[in-house]
Amino acid sequence: MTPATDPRIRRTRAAVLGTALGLLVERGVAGTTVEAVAERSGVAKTTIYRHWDGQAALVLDAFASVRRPPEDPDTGTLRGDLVALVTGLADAVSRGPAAALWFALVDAAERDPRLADLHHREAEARHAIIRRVVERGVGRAELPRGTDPAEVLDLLAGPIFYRRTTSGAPVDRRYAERLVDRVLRAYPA
Amino acid sequence: MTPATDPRIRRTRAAVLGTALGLLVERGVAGTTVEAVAERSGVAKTTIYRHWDGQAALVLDAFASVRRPPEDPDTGTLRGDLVALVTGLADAVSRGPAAALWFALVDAAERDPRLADLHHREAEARHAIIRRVVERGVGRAELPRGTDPAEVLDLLAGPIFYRRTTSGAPVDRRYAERLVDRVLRAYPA
DNA sequence: CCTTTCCGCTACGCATCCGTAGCGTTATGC
DNA sequence: GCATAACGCTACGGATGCGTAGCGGAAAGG
Repeated sequence: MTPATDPRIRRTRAAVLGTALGLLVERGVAGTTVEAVAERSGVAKTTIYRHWDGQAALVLDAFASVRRPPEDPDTGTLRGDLVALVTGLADAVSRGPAAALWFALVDAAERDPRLADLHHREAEARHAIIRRVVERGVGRAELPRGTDPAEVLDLLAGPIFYRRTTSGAPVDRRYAERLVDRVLRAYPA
Repeated sequence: MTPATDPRIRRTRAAVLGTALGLLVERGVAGTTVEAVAERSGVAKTTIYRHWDGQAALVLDAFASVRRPPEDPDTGTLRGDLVALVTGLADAVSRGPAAALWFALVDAAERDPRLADLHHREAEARHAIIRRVVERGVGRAELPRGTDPAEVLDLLAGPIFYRRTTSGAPVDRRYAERLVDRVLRAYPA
């Protein structure tokens, strides 16, 4: 979508996407109807249809609007990097609405190829960071040669999401640190 | 719900719940409407309303009908037990429709307390098994004293689900074994 | 057998959402 | 200033799903 210079367009898009995100969290994908977005955002339904083809395109755009790949912390040590990344993820997943959005996206992606594509691209961004971090760790001999970054990612991100959905146990920074230390022990340098 | 002796009732319930599960996989929670279930199952809509209060109750019942807690493998070794459990989970998640159902349930549970309750009870069943397996492992000195079973569960189940949703990489038995061995290394006996 | 219970069918009224048309109004950008 | 582009509003027709009513037929089960 073109960046748009006209402030009216920018206002409209921001209001609509923001409202859509709120509705996605509150009511899920199916509950995020064009009508509901129009009513809550104050933007007329006809205007929404001037910008998006329909509900599916709007929801896709709303999901896409929150893509914010984490930065490479580069703290100097592998443990520092991983703790930074995992606590960031834990914060996002436990505090903000990010978790509900993530689950909604994962579920919807099972049935919509475009959402699946979006989800994979987002995951790939996380993967790229982890790959760099792991490779630096290998370079500093903090990890054995041949360590699979994808496996490390699974071992760190997986438990965060699983714990958040399942046990209802807190996913806080303490847990994040414990998790990193536990996983690192599985890779004797 | 009472077990029901009348074969007509049993037939109806089975047909409806089976169809509902199929629709949950194909179209998600929102797409599993009473009308769609009626049409596909051949059971009249009015009959469905004679058995369930509405869409929410039907979906809840459909989810509940697949609860099948894994058995305690009790192979004699910790590794054997964990490999059995994790390969079972990997199979279910990668082959069957279980994964789509699980994601749909997780997402819907974010907004429906009754589904959240169901989800937690199901998770608790898995947790109970892991707890026993871990405790036996501690008893045989295969795990350090004080090992947290919940953490082990997170480390094993989390990556399975995460990998299935994210990278699209295969979640097969080989991965399951690798995962178990990796995690076990994090707990020096 | 014969009563009870369950089921299928048709036909509703109601609500929600879709996506579009047309027209006036207002904010932008030149 | 002025033409243009964007927006709000009302009003549709169509589709889908909800949940209910009432009836007749058929299958249980005693």
